[in-house]
Formats: sequence, structure tokens, C-alpha cells
Amino acid sequence: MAGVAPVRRVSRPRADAVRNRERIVTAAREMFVESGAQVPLDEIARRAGVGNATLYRNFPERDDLVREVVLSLTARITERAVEATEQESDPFEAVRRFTHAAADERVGALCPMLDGDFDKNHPDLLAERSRLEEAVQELVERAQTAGRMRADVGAGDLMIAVSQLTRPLPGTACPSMDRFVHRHLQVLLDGLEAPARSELPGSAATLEGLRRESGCTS
Amino acid sequence: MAGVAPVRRVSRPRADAVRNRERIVTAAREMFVESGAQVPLDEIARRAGVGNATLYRNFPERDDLVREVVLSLTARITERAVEATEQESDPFEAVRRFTHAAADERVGALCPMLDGDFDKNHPDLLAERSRLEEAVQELVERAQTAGRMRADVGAGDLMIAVSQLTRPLPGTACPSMDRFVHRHLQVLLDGLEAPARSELPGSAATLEGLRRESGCTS
Amino acid sequence: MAGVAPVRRVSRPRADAVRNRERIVTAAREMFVESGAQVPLDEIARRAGVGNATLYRNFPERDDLVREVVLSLTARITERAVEATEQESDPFEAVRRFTHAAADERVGALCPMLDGDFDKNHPDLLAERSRLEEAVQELVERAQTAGRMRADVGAGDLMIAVSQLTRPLPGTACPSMDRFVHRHLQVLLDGLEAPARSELPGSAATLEGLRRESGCTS
Amino acid sequence: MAGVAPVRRVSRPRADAVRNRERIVTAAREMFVESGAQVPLDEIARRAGVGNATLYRNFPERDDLVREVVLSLTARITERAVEATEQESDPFEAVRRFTHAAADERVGALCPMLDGDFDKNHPDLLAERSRLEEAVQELVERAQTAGRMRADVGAGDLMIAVSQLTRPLPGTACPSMDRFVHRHLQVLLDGLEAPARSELPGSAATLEGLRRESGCTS
DNA sequence: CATGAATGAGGGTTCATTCAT
DNA sequence: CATGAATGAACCCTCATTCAT
Repeated sequence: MAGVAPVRRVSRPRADAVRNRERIVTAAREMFVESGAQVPLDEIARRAGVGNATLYRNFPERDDLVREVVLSLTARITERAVEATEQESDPFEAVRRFTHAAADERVGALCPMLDGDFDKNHPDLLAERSRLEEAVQELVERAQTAGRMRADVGAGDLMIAVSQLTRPLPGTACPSMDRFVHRHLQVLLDGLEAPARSELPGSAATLEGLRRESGCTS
Repeated sequence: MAGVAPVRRVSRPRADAVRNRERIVTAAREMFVESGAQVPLDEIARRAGVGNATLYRNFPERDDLVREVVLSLTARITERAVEATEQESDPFEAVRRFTHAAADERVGALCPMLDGDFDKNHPDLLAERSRLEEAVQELVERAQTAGRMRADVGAGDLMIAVSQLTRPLPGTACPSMDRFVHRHLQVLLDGLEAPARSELPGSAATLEGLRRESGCTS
Repeated sequence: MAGVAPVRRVSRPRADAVRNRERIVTAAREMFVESGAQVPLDEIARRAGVGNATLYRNFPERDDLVREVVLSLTARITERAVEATEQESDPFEAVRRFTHAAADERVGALCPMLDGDFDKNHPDLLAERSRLEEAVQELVERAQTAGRMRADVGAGDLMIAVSQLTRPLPGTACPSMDRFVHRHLQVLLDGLEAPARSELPGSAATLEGLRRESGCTS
Repeated sequence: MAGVAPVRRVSRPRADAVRNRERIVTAAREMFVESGAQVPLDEIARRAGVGNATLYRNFPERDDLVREVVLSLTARITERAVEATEQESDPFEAVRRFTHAAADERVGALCPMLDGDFDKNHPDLLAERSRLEEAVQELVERAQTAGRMRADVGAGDLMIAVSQLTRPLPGTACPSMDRFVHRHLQVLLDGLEAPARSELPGSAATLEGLRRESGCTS
């Protein structure tokens, strides 16, 4: 009867368990973005509507949960970079578009998550970051090659500056802030557009180089 | 006056008490900047070389200590603004100078301190912030009046952008970061220099307006 | 019988269910002996190769599992007592043989299991203990009747002393300990051999009496 | 004014703090003896009448508290050994006396405390154990030299056997047990009295040797 | 006024037990 | 009947804040 073996998946992943996991990650992303990286895990569990131990079953250490959120955010941002490259004909317009899109995806929320003893060299992270790296590098190089973007900055500079400028402000204190973020990005982008108006100290930051030093790329 | 018991002024600010207070504030500033805004107060006391209760005598609640540090940092930054205005002949060069100086004063470290239930409308804060406001406003207006800085940004935009770009990265993980901060500021400044290269969404942020909304100015 | 639906006996004790139960008990005994009485039930289930809920189906409360292990250990020790009585001609040699055999069966591991709210008066336990009681009583009485064992001790004294002397030492810290246990038993046995060298305080402990008081016989 | 410097002890140990520490240790000893080594620290604090954090201030890790109790118990037992040596003319009677006294001091409670990751090689422990070692060794050697105790056992055998025979039974289930303990010790002692009635397997356990292997001496 | 000690309210985590597939 | 997932109570520990010397 070979070939007719019933397709018994080893253990079907139980619909509700999957939903729970997703609800936890969603709640975590929301709360990390809103309230910073120190939100009590119990509150995330409550917001997700599950018991705290369920959270621990899915993410035995706090880092595991943080990493999951970082991964999903990173993936979404990579998508925006690819989109921008593909859909925008002017290469510096692509950089602008990506930058504003990254802000909307809350790229700035990543930084505070990388706190403490978070393992920045976890294989999954490295892999996902490679994809982001490649996508942004592509974006930046095109603009520079076309002479539309100053040549003395790297993809790393762009990512860090954008992340910082879009970092959530403490507490939920400044919802109004969002309105200003895009202004600041626009100013920064104006500073990035060729021709350069001033000289920069140090040398261009590459994502690769940043990763080597600290892993704080994104 | 020999022979007359020295008049005991009602509240003579005993020399050592004053020194203690200063040592506490200094220790707090250092540790907030180095290790983030969550350092245990006991550690600050230890670093200052005083008992924890002494710290509490001077600053009954944690917020009181944080506020003191914020005030002193703010004051130092105001000084830099004044200095830049006075000592730099070109008004946009003054803006550049102030911006880099503010970074060196760790203006970015202010943000993480404003966490939680910190009262951002405390009279002392408002007063100190007024002084900063005035100084930066002056700086910006001069540059704009001289046609050296784009007119569609406000002092609030400058302060927020600079604060964000210089925020410490999580942990002490990225000491290398410091090396890049001034690059990013320089790019931002290039974007601020007249003539404007793009239009900005929203309207210019004034420090006054920001204060009204959220108090997150600095 | 082809074509005829097999008669479903009302409670056929499905072969695999029986095997599961046995595997659980075995795993539990091993882990209790190896790692103490506090091993998480999930680990026992894992070692047994079944899901934790299967364990709970068979043993609704932790105590039910512990009791099963206690019962099986008790039964094995009873067997040793019977063996010793039957196979050893000299009645005190029988006592010696049983004592060392009980040690090898890990009689000492029983004590730590009786912790907490374990119900020491469960009918099954009482029944099994009766059998042990009878067997050891027989062993002891024979030796005493033959004048080979001092008369002022009871079967209860023997059981308790042997259990205590063979209790596992904390952690797995002292594997070397095993080497000494038989020495101590031998000394104890020398003290039990007639004629008595000293007077004993109190009166002989019978298993029956101990059961009445506390159930800690075994 | 040299020589008249006021004797300002660096920090007088505050009477109530000392009392608290003692109350904690006492409560711990009682609860360890009564309920085993796993009693929640919070309960010990409650029994001692202090907040849990006070306990943690005095004993930052659980081990630190356990060690303190072990040290004090060990010291008391050493005292009994010295007493017995000094005050009993017949050297084997001294062994008997010490053995029963050690039981009354709850020497058996030590074993369960040495659980888990307890550091058995802490300097303080080693020191205290050396004193015990010396005292018991002395006691045993005198009896053996006088021909009153069998020569094929060591001080280590005595200590382990006595510890085991007096270990508290699980829970507080068997208060009645205490009544029997001295009977069993008496039997053991009869087995230790010269002349030897049987041969012992293995070789005599010395406290020194035991320490080397596992630290479970007492 | 300065100090070390004390406090109790959480946060992180584990585990016996129950539930849904 | 078997399973993995879910649950909540309880433990350990930290830290802002208060108290006693």
C-alpha cells in the first residue's frame, strides 16, 4: 500500500493554539510600541486574553517574545524597502517613500526592544536582518549611483537616523508627536539629497559594519 | 561681634548638606546617562556615597530627583544656546554649533527620563523650559531672518529632532554609536539650511505649542 | 469471523492503555528514586513517553501516582521478606538478608514520598501494608523465638531504622553514600542480634501501633 | 589628643537589627526541622515576624540562610561532642551520650538542608566542620583505643548513621517518631560496642574522606 | 540631619491541574 | 482514549518608599 499512507501530519497545530500565539505577538507589539519594552509580561498576557503561563509556553524567555516581534517588524519594513525600489521610478523618491513608510511601520520601536541581555546574534535575527540589509542597500545604492543622493552616507546611517527619529516618546505621553515625525524625516531627507552641502565627520556607516560592532542595525 | 553667639539663621544650609545634595544629583545624572532611567535609587545613593535615606530627604519621590537632573541638563543646554548665539557670527553656523553642543551635553538622555508618571508640568520645569525656549527661539529666528535657515521649521522641530537623534541606544550596547551621531546631525542640519528642498507636511512646531500638548519639548 | 463486527466487551482494558499505565508507574518510580519526590509530573510523563493528560487520566491527583509507586515498592519489599523467611534456614540470617535486600529495593526512598498531604490511610495502602506487616512480623518473631534476636524490639523498629538508614541523601550529591549504607545496616543488625547489650527506652514498636499513630510505617 | 579618639564603632550593629536576624535564623531552624528544607522563605519571614525583604537583606540567597542554620546546628553538636568527651569517664559511654545528645540537637535535620545547589565547600562550613570532625574523631578514637568500641568503623560512619536515623520524617506527620529514635540509636550503639559481631563490607568512613567526596559529612 | 534597616507591593517564573481537539 | 494547550495560584526576588536610631 505504499504511496497511500494517510497524510497524518505529525501533530496538527491546533487552530486555537495558533490563534493564541498570534494574539500574544500582536498584543506584545502593540504594548511594546505604546508603553516601551518593559511592560510586564502579565499585562501582555491579559491584553492578549490568555493566562500568563500560556505566554510562557510559547515564549519561554522574555527574549523569545521580543525577538518574535522584532522579526515580524523587520520583515514588514523589508517589504516596504522592496516595494519602494520596485514601484518608484525616481530612485531618490524611492528613498523618501521607504523612509516615511518605515516610520509608519514603527521602525523606531525596534530600538527600545533591543535592551538588556537581548541576544542580538540569534540566527533568526541575523537572517532577517540580512534581508533588510540587502533591500536597503539596494535602495541607497541606486539613488547614489543616479547622483540623486549624497555619496558619503551608507544604508546604516539611514536606518539608524530613521529609527531614532521615529522612536516612541516615553509613556503614551506624546501621541501628538506622530504628527511631527514626518516633518523631521523630510528635513533629514533634504539633507540626504545630492548635492551634499557640508562634509560629514567619520565614515559612512554600513549595515554590515554596524552589525559587526553591536547588532543595533535597525 | 566677638562674644555674641553667632546668629543662627533659621535655615542655614549646612555646608555638608549642600555637598551631599550636589553629589546625589551628579551621581544621578551620570547613572541615568550611562545606565538608563531605571537605575535603582539605592545604587545612585551608593555611587554618591550617601545613605539612601539622605537621598530621600533631599528628593522625597523619585520624580523629584529626576526633575532636578532634567533641570540641570536643561540649564546646561540653554547655556550652549546662548553661547552659540553670542559667539558665532554666521547665524546658521550658530545653529550648527548649538546642535552639536547639545548632543555632547546628552540632550538625548532627557527623553527616557520623562517616563511614566513624571509630572511634566511642574512649575520649576516650566520655568527652566521657558529659558531654553527663548534661547533656542532666538537662535532659530536669527538664522531664518538672515535667510540662512528654511522658514518652515520651528525651534520645537529642532529640539525634538536633535533629542531623538541623540538618544542613547539600549543598554550600553552601542558605544560605537556615538561616533555616528554627529554625522546624522550634520545631515539634518544640511536639510535645515536654506533654501528648502522640499515641502514639509504639517506646520512648524514651536516649543510653546509642544508644551501645551504634551510637555515633551526637551 | 470476517464480516462480523468484533464484540466490544464493555470494558476491555485496551492493551496499549495498560502498557501506558505501566510505563508511567515505572518512570515515576525511577524519577522519584533518582531525583527526589518533587519531580514535576510533566517530566514523568515525558520520560514515560506519554502526554501529561494521559498521566492525569490514570492518576487524577499527584497522590494517586505516588500511592501507586509506594504500593509497588511495598509489594516488592514484602516479597523480599517472604523470600528471606522461606529460603534462609537460620532465622537471624533471614533478618540480615531481608534488611540488605530492602536496602537494595530502595525502601528508604519511600519516606520522602509520604510528604505533604499524602493520605496515609488510603485503603489500598492499608491493605498492602498489612501484607508487609505480616511478613516482617513473621521474620522477626521467628528470630526472636529462636533466641537469635533481642526480644525488646518490634518489626516496626526494624522497618523504620532500615528506612531511615537507607534514605537517599539530598540531591544526587552523594553517590558514594551507597557504599556505606550496608556497613551501617550491618552495625544495626549486630545491635539487634541476641543477647541484648543494653536496655532500650520505651517499648517495642509494632507496625500495627505505628500505623495507628501516623501511618509512617514504611 | 592622640589616644583619646572617641571609640566610635564604625557602625554600631543596631540592637533591633540583630534581634531580627536572630529571629529569622530561629524561625528558619524551626521550620526547616519541622517542615523540611523547602519551606517558602516568605513563611519563614512571617514566622519570624518580619517582612520578606528583611530576610533577603540578611540572607541574599536562600543558601546563605541555610548555611547559617547549618553552622549553628553544627556548632551546637560539636559542643555536645566536647562535653561528652570531657564529662564521661567511660569512653564508650561518652559515645553513647554524644549520640543521644546529637539526636536531641536535631542533627538529622542537617541532611535535608544540603539539598540542591547548596555550596558544601563554603569556607565557613569547612571551618565549622573541621571542629566537629576533630571532636568526634577524638571521641571515637578514645573508645576504640580503650577496646570499648569496634575498630572497623570511623567517625564518619557514626555521624552518617546517627544523622540518618534521626532525620525528620516527612511533613509534621510523625511527632510520635521522636519516641522511637532513641531506641534505634541504642540498638546501633549496641552494634558499635566491642567486640564486633560481624564483619563490615567496605572500609571505615572517615569524616575527612567523606568531605572529600561529597561534603555530606554531617 | 544622616544612616542602615524594614516594609510590601509587584514582576518573573514554575507547576499541579483542567480543557479542547 | 490520547494529546498538547491553557490556567491560576504560589514562590522567589527586587525596589521605591518609610521607619527607628
